[in-house]
Amino acid sequence: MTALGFTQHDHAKCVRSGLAAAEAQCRARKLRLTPVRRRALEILLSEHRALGAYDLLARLSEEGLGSQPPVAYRALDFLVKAGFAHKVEALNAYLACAHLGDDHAPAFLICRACRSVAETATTPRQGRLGAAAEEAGFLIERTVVEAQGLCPACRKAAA
Amino acid sequence: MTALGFTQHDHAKCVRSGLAAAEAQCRARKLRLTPVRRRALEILLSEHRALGAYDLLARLSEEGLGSQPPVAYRALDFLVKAGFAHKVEALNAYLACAHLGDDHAPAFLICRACRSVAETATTPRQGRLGAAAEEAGFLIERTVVEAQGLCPACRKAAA
DNA sequence: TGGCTATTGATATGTTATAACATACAAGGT
DNA sequence: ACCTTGTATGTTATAACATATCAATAGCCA
Ligand SMILES: [Zn+2]
Ligand SMILES: [Zn+2]
Ligand SMILES: [Zn+2]
Ligand SMILES: [Zn+2]
Repeated sequence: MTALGFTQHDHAKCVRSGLAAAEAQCRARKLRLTPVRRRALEILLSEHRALGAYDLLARLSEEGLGSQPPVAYRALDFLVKAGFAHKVEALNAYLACAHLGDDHAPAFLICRACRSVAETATTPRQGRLGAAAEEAGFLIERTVVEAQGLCPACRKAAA
Repeated sequence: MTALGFTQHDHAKCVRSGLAAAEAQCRARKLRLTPVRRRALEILLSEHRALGAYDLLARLSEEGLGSQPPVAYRALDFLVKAGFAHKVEALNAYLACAHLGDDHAPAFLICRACRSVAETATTPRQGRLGAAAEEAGFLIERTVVEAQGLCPACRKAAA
């Protein structure tokens, strides 16, 4: 499970396989991938960046798929709950999951220059955080792990 | 550097020593701990919870220390930049630093029941996140590490 | 078919954060 | 004392992010 997003790759395939995986999951788990939800996921999959809810809404609305905030937030809520997308807390923005199907605790590498985001994974119950929680008697239910900095390309450009 | 916040302790001392440490830092680094900034820090120190900017603003405003959003945001911006407070991204809220003076990468344990927050520390460049960044060629400048779940007291109460 | 539930449509509102511009005030040089 | 420069505040307005509510509709199953 290595971090994509910064490297060159067949991006059309990201979109296709992401959608296909989501469809399969929905069939298996009896979830309804309605037109708005499906298109929202496709839009998120179409870039390795986090989109704000209102960015997403603008695109949906261009296509006549709704024009009010709840439309975007409901779609995002569904996608996040289903595990098809994640919220990037440090940006208040949303990103298609890059490891759709795998059960995982996501972590993000966020470039402050080009705003691209790569998803990787953590093992929150291990490591220092897990140890601190253990010591404190704290029960971890969810973790937010996000690194901000410079992606390889922007790092090179800065030098 | 163990996580406080969930355990019983002499809290008046947290406030006193926090303020004293901030004052010392300001002298040493030629920063200006103005009345609004000082009082904002004192308010944050007075609880081991994260306060929203508007919560803080409400308290400041009760005391005639300003009534418009920028007042709170400027004070918070100063405190965060100086390292006297942290933003908890998952809550969009702010918390006094519990390890004032030490250079550290903060991490938080956030109780979803009582909303208390304990600060601990991470070593972001080590561990899985650091390894993923290394592999991707990503330069980490700042990390957000936050765990949500149940503190010991609320865990016991739930059982 | 009828009743149930999930989803959508629509309006309004709540919450968090910043832009923009004007003013006050402290520090340092002349 | 006077000016200059930079930092901090005051003030208004607005951008950006998120949810509450309620009515209408579509899919599902007994
Ligand atoms: Zn994922
Ligand atoms: Zn970049
Ligand atoms: Zn701290
Ligand atoms: Zn608790």
